[in-house]
Amino acid sequence: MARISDVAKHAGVSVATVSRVLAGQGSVSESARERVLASVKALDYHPDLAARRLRSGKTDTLGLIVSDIRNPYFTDVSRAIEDVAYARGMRVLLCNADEDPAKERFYLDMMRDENVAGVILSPTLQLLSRFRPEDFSFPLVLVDRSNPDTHADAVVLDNPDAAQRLARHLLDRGCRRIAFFYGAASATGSQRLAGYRSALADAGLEPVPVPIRPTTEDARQALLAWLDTQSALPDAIVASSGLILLGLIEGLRERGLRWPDDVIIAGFDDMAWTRITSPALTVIAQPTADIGRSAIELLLARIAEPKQAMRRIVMRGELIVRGSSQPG
Amino acid sequence: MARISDVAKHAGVSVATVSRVLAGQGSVSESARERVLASVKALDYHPDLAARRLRSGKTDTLGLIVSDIRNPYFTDVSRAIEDVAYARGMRVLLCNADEDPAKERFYLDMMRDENVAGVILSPTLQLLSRFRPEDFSFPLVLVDRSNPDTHADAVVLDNPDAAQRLARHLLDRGCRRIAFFYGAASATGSQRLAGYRSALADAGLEPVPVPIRPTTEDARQALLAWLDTQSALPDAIVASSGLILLGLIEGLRERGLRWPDDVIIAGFDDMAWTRITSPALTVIAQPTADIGRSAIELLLARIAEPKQAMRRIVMRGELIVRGSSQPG
DNA sequence: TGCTTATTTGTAATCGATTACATTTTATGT
DNA sequence: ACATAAAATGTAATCGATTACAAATAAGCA
Repeated sequence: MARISDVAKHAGVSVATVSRVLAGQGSVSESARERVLASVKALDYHPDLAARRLRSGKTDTLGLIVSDIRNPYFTDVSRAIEDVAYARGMRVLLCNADEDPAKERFYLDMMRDENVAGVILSPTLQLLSRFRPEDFSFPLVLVDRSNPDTHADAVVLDNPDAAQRLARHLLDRGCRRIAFFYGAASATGSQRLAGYRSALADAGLEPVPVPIRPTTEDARQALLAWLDTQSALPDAIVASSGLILLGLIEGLRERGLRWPDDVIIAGFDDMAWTRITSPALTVIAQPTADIGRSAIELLLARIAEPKQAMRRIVMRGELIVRGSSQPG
Repeated sequence: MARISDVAKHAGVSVATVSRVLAGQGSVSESARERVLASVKALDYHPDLAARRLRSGKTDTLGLIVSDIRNPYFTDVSRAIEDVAYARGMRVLLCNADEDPAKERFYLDMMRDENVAGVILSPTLQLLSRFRPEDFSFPLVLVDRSNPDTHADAVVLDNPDAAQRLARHLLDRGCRRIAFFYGAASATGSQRLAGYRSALADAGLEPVPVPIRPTTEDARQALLAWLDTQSALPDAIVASSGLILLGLIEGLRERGLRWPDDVIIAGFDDMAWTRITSPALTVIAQPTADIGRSAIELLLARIAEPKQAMRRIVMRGELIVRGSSQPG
């Protein structure tokens, strides 16, 4: 393994000059630069990152802690983040906290230990509710989950607005009794609940909120249990996330219920499979690529300019109307 | 930020003793150990990883390069790998090569630069076909994709066997003309093609292979184009992967074709959405959690014992028969 | 040309840990 | 109690880069 001193010797210059050429800083004569680059190639030299980091105290690594790697929403967001990082030659440490505060803690500690330049995080509710900026020694951008009063850069969907528009769409379709299955232990769940509530209040209707754990399997079981307690079917059922929507669909199929005839159904997240049910599902699509791109750009801006004011980027969801909300 | 010398001073010992306590190596008296640990806690000391790596030349980081992070197969495998690593306090650098040999090259170089302890990789066909063990300076385990003659540790599905069993199942159901949509530029695609071919050959039937690019959108378009060239529908259509299966389903819906009545359909990968089509889809389920777990255990064993013989772990796929292959 | 200023280059300190080696302290056996 | 082995501890070299500072060289100008 060639070291910087080998390159220096080979090029007939000092290690300082080699370092300057590689960093693109300081002034180096054209002839020296060429000789160094030739030697680097000839010796197949690759700088030791550990040594570089130790001395400079800097890394070109970003951290990304997602709350559930199996959720297509997060894989799409990660893809966008990774694409930007890749284009800039930066590394991304991708970690999966699995909605577990202990794992989240572990990975946040790891980010500190790795001395990353910054972190993008979709926090657990526990972390978000006790969020204090001074707990983090690195620049941080929240994604997907953040409250208006959270003192941190963030990129989120306009959850209340999206849920409200989805609910209004169903009201326009004549639905009166609309049940809302939402993740109670989730920031997005409650924000979407608020939007749903306000739409129903505007129409003078009673909301029917059903808080659940926001997983597919819990949604399925919760729906079955809930249906058993009801004397009649509601007009519509809404899911506060894609994972929940999938569980509800499973439950409906299990009960032999069809949509939109027996009950109208709609939800969040335009996942690939929402197009292949019969009929296809009405959903709020999130601009996942834009969310990821904005998050990393926000982070890089914060790293470059630590003092700048906090920014909160709110994205608008897109209502995609499909067969599941169009009776007749 | 506390350094090791601060801890040493605080505990009244030398830095060497602190290092020994933290590494759990060498001999340290019980009283010294206790004082050191107390000082570590009191000062909230966290060793500088860059310094440690520079001096020791070791990292507790593993690399994981998947070919497509959006593919649920890989997210499931990563989950299992990450779980094991987490339990052992190791880090995982997760990268998404996106089926792009250039990105794959980039990330492999990055792994070398990061000096990771080992790498788990699902290689592109390009890399696999020119695979040479001596090109890698770190222990490597291939996952999902590997040929019997590839000289590397690997964990794969028994692709020929699984495809053969799936094809036989359809033959048993009375299908004679069975089309096979497979990823031509993929190692698994061709291995599964071989199994399908052999099942049809055993039955004295002509195979109907349709090579495509292994993405959902390509599968959809390929199906539509292919149907246009056919005078009659085949008895069954088989997809060589979950992503392809999804595309085929989209295509069938677009044409207004229903399964199993118009055509029987089946494929690989037991993704969540395969249970919610009407009827649900017959698939070969892969033991993704076992695959991931085996891969990291194989890697850790190789790291611990670099000289041991190459191992190739072949997993059996499970045929899950659902409505899509049961006419009547 | 001679003097000042700008550019280029090199030497050596430095980052914070690990670890070889030397040394001191404690334990063991007779 | 004394010699010897074992355990515990400390000192200082080391990993491979970056970078402050000093020194050398080149350029600019009267």
